[in-house]
Amino acid sequence: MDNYQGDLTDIVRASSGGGYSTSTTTSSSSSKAATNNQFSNHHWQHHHFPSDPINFSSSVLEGGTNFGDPFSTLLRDPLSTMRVPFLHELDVMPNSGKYSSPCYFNSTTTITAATTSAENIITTSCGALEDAAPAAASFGASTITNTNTNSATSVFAHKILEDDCIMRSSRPSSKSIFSNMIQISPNATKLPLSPYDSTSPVMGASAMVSGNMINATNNSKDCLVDNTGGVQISSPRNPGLKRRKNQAKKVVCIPAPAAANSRQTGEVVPSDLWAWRKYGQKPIKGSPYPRGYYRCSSSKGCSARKQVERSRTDPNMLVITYTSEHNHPWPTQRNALAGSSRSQPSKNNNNNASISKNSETSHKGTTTTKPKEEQQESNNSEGNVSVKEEIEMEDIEKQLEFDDVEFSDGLSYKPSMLENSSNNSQSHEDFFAELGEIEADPLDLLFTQDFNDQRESKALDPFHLFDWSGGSTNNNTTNNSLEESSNSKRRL
DNA sequence: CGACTTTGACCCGCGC
DNA sequence: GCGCGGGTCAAAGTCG
Repeated sequence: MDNYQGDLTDIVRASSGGGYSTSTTTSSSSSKAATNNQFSNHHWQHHHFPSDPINFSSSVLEGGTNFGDPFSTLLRDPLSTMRVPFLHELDVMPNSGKYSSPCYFNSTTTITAATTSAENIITTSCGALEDAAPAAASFGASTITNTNTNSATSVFAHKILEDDCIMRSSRPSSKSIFSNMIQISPNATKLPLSPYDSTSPVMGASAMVSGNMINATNNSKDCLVDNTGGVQISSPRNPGLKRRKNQAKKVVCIPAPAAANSRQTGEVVPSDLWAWRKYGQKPIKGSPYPRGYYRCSSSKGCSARKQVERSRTDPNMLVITYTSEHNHPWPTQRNALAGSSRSQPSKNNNNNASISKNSETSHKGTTTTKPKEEQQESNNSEGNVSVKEEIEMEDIEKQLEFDDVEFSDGLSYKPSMLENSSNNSQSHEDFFAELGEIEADPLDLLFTQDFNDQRESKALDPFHLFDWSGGSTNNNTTNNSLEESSNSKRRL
C-alpha cells in the first residue's frame, strides 16, 4: 500500500531513538528521492542550538496531565529550559529553506490537546493573537519571553507564517512560530492556569510561544483531531482502559520533516527520544493520510501512546497526539535503543536492492532510517567529526537534562538536574559516562556535522533554526506532498 | 530469538 | 438499533 504509512512509520521510527530516515539510497521515485535526500543528507542535520535559548513561557496549564513524554516534560517545569525533542530536529527543509527549532522554552504548560489542521492553527493563531491573547493573558497564559527580535528573527517568523499560510495575519508582530506547531485544545481551558509568566509580552515577530499557541477557544471544528469532546482512549479489550472521552491528551503540531514518502527516501523524522512501537495504522476519514498508532516500548506496561498523522490540510504539518502517560522515567540510552535496531540497518548503507524492495513492496517490516554508518559517512565527508562530537556532547547534555528526571509521582517527571544541578552533577557524569559507551546511541545522531558547522556561524541566532532563507522550500515540500498524496492509496 | 512493522479483524463510542 | 469511524489486537512476516 503506497500511502503515507512510511511517513508515519519513519516519523516514529526515529522517535524510537534510532537514527533518522536519511537514507541516501535511491529509490524508484528518483525525483522525490533526490528531493528528500536534500533534506536527509544535508538540512536535516543542520541542528543549531542557540547559546541563548528562546524561552518559552507558554504558560499555563498547571495541574494538567503530564504525559511523561518529552513534550510534557518540556512543558511542565517552568524552570526548565528545554528543547522540544521533535522540534529541535526539524531542520528539514531543502536547500531553499529548512525547518529547525531552537525549541528551548520554559513552561508550565501541559498541552492537553490541540487543533491540528494548519487551517485551524492559522485561525486560532490569528484569533489568539488578535482576539484571545488578552484573554489568555488574563488567564496567565501566553507569554513569550523571547528577547531576540532582530531582523533575522522577523524574517524567520515571517517565513514560517508565510509557509504555513498564515499570511492572513495582519500583525507581523504577532506572528508566532509555534502556533503552527503546538496547539492546545479547548480542554486546556478547563485546567487551572498558572500565573507563571503571565505578564510576559509577546516579543514582536520572534514570538515563539504565546497565547496563540493555546487554543483557548472551542473553535476546533476544523481540527483534524477534534478535541472538543476530549479524548477517546480506546482500549476496548481492556476493561481497565476503556475509552474515556475526557482523558487528556496532548497534541503537538510540528512541521513535517518531509512530505514525501519517507520509506523510499528516508526522509527526516522528528524524535522525541522515547521508544515507540507501532501497533496499528488506520486511514482517517477525510484525510489522505493514515494515522499511525504507537505505544511506548521503552518500558513494558507503559500505557503511553501516541498517534502520528499528517495534517490533512497541510501535509507539511505533523500532528502527534500523545495519550496516556509514561509510567517510567525517561528511557535510558539503552531503553531508547529498544526497537531501534532497524533504524540503523547497515545494508541500507549501500544496498539499493533493499530499498528497491521496500519501494516496490508494501515496505513491510522495513524502514529506511538512515544507518549510523551513513550518518558517520556524512559527517566524515564534511570533516571535523571530533569537534562535532565535543559539541554534540554539550548539546546532548542539555538534552539529557531532561533525561535525568525525578520520578516523583509515577506519572510526572521533573528535570531534577535543573532543580538542583549541583546535587545531580555526579549522577550526570555517570550518566554521560555510560552514555559514552553506547556507540550507537541515537542521541549521537541528534547532532551532526552540519549542525556543528552552522553552530559556529550562527550559534547566537536561535532563529537560525528556522532559517528559511532560500525561498522555495515550501513549494518543494508542498509539491512533494501533493505528489505523494496523489500517489497514495488509502487502505480501506 | 527478540523486537519490529504490517494489516485484517474486532470492538467500542457516538451520531442518527 | 444500526452504521460509521476510530482505536486496538494479534497473527504473520521481516529484520538484525
